[in-house]
Amino acid sequence: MAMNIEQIIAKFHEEGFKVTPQRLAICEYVLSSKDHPTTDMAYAEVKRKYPTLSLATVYQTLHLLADIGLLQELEMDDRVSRYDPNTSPHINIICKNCGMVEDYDAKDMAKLWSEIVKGLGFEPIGQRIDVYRYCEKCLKKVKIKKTRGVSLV
Amino acid sequence: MAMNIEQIIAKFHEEGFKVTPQRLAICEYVLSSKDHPTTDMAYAEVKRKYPTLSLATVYQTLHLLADIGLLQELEMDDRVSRYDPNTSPHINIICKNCGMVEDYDAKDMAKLWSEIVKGLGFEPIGQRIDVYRYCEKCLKKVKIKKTRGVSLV
DNA sequence: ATTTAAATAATAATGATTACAATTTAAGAA
DNA sequence: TTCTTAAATTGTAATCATTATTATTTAAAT
Ligand SMILES: [Mn+2]
Ligand SMILES: [Mn+2]
Ligand SMILES: [Zn+2]
Ligand SMILES: [Zn+2]
Repeated sequence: MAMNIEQIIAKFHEEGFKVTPQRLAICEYVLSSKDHPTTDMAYAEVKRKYPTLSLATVYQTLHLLADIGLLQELEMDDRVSRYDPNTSPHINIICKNCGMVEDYDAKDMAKLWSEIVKGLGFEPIGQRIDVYRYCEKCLKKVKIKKTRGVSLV
Repeated sequence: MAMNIEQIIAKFHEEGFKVTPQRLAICEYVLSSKDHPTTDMAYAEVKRKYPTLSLATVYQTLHLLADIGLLQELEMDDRVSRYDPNTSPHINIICKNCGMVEDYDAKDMAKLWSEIVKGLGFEPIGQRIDVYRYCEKCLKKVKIKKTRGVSLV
C-alpha cells in the first residue's frame, strides 16, 4: 500500500474527517488491494473483521477516499464501479469479457503522458487510461459473444 | 460523420442485421454527434422524427453499434453512459462537475499511443483515454463541492 | 464527564438499464 | 407480388447498484 496507517490517519485529520475503525479497516483493505475491488468485495472482506459493518458505510467511505484523492472510481461495463488505489497515470488493462482489471506501468509512462498532456492548455485534475482486451482465461473459454470492439487507429 | 448512410447500411448487411428506419435515424444522429450523447439525448432527438420510437430500441441500437465497433460506450460518474462515435485513440476531456465531454486529438496521438501500447505484449481491442478537469463554465460557478481529484504523477 | 456534530447502520427510495411478451416488419422465397 | 418467418420494435415490468433517509451511536473537543 502506498500509505501506511499513520499516514491515513493524518490525512483524515488534515481533511477534517473523523477517524473511525470502519474507515481504517476499509482503507487497509482497499488501499492495499491490487485487484481494483468493487464495493461488494470491500464489504464482504471488511465485514469479516467488523460484522456490524453496513454496506452504506462502505459506499460512503469509498466516495470519501475518492474525494480526498486516495482512490479513483472506475465505472465499468457492468455498471458496478471498481476502485483503484493507484491514482497516478497508469494503464488499466481490462478484460471486456470478465471485467478483470490489472495495472500496467510502462517504464516511461510519466514522460509519455506528460508529452500527451502538454498540448491541452490546462492542468488536468486526473486521468483514466484503459486498454481493453480478452484475458487469457476468457480466450480459453472461446465463447466471446459480444465484441464491443473499437478502432485501434 | 465518419460514415455516410450507404456505408452504414452496408455495415448492417455485412454484419447480418436488418436495416430499419429506427436504426438509420439513430445512427444518423449519434454517429455525427460531437457531444458524446446519452441514451436519453438520442431518444429525445430521434423521437422528433419518429414519434413512435421506443426508448428500448435506442438502448438496443446503441449497444448494437458498440458491438460492431461503430461506437464506444463511456460509463460516467453519474452512471449515465455516453456514446462516442470516435473509436480511435483520442483524449476525452471530461468536466468532473457537469460531465461535459469533448474530444481532443493531439496531433501525434497515434504515434504516442502506439509507443505506450508497444510494451503490452498483446494487441488491444480498444482503449479509453480520459483527462479530467473543471470546464470554464463550471469554474465560473465556483461552487465545486466534490473534488474526486487524483494524482497527476 | 459532557456535549455535539459527524458517522454508522438499517432500510427505503431511486432510476438507468435490462428483461419480457405481444405486435410489427425486413427481407428472402415462392 | 404475396407469403413466410426470424428478427426488430414497442410498451411495460423487473432488476439492482446506488443514493437517500433517519434513528442510533460515537469521535473528539470542551
Ligand atoms: Mn489501476
Ligand atoms: Mn471522444
Ligand atoms: Zn476475462
Ligand atoms: Zn463543467
